[in-house]
Amino acid sequence: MFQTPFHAQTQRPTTTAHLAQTMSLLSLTLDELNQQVEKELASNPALELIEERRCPMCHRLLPEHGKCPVCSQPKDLTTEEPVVFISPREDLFSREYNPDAESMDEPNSVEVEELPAYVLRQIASDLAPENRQIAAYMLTHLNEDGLLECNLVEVAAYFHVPISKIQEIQALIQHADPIGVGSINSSEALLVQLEVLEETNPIPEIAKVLVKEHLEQLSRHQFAEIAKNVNVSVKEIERVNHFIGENLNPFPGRSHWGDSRLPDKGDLDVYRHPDIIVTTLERENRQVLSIELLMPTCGTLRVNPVYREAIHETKDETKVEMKNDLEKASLFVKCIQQRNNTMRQLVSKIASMQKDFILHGEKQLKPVTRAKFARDMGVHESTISRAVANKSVQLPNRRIIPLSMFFDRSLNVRTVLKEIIDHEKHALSDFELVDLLKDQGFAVARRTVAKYRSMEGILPAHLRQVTP
DNA sequence: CTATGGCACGGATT
DNA sequence: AATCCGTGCCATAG
Repeated sequence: MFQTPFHAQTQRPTTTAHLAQTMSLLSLTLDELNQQVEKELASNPALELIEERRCPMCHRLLPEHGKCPVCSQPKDLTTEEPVVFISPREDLFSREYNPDAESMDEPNSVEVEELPAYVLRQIASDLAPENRQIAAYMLTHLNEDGLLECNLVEVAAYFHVPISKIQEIQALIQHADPIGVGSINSSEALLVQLEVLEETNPIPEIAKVLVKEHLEQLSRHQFAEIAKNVNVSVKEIERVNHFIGENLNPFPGRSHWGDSRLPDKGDLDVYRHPDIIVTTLERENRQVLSIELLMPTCGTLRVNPVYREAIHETKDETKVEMKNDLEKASLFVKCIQQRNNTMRQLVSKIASMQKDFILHGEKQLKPVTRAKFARDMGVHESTISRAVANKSVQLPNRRIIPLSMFFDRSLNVRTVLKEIIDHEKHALSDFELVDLLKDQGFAVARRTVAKYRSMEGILPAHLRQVTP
């Protein structure tokens, strides 16, 4: 799996079944792929998973014979070196509660996994023993954002205790370290954070009301509307929004949530663990990108050779069945490999093209279309689409962004726009902005500027205040 | 009257 | 074929 050739085209022509399966595998998230693999592994005896060693330095998995691809880079790095390695998925819920589990792992990928245990450890002493089980149960139903994914009423019914009891426990959880963890939704989490903050710091008066009643609109930056409802000035709303962005976290479980930008509506799934991690390596004062393509399984997937042998020594009836399994297994392995190949090729291409963006921020993002990549790589457009869909990337600055952001045609214009407005001497109207953008080489219509503005949550000119 | 936001259309993208 | 995005036109708020 590690020595696969670089060009996917060199693989021999594929069957339609192969193609179909590869396609569907391509669009899967890491988690989903993991489920697929596990399912296949469980149902097909011909498939086999080989465990592998870990690198003592970086705790990552190593190829059977060889050094850690991350820690011991080859010397002849030219532009960038995509490194494929396999990351184990540790099942969060099957693990026993273990108070001794200290910070033994690298912090970055594990902290989310440990969240339930981490919280439980904090509140364990405050819990009556009979409540411990309930707390543990609730903690296992945290989602990636640290929010509770189950209904309090149901929990109460399940354990045959009054709801008030559950609420009591929830309050305990919410006041544990990632404050607000275990809330039903972002609104509740923010409220708890506000209350805690209130004890030591002054908070804006209307903050609670906004968080409680208007969070939805707040996240969409519909400040004017809220202002009407609450009967305060838009400016005040804006101020509070800024305050919230600076001091609170609507997703207590998320380790770091980039700038104060709420992702629209539901698509939070993308912000889970990244599928790809990009880091920089210093090489002779040059910055080299290292791309880690995370794989779901812990080890290498292959067809079990024993099974292949055994097939010769069986009777005819079972032989057919076994042969079928064998066929399916090798097909599956090939699909996974092809997926890896495509992903690697794509990611490597994206990285080298968008290196400036990765290193120097959104302003440098070059607008590219998936179609262009498809032409360059000699694959069908839909292949790229699938490969890009539902994936996320962690950048060197630890921000996690959806892979599709690399194909955002207007992001660079929007950042320049933001910049202009940040530095403006007086509030600029949309028309003036059009001119200034044109000076920087971005020809956009006035209407479009307005759209971008609202996308970035920037108020119209007459509502903006000049901040010198 | 000017600056903006809503609606919707057409072309590009997926 | 479905969706996204930029843009023009028009109503409306200031």
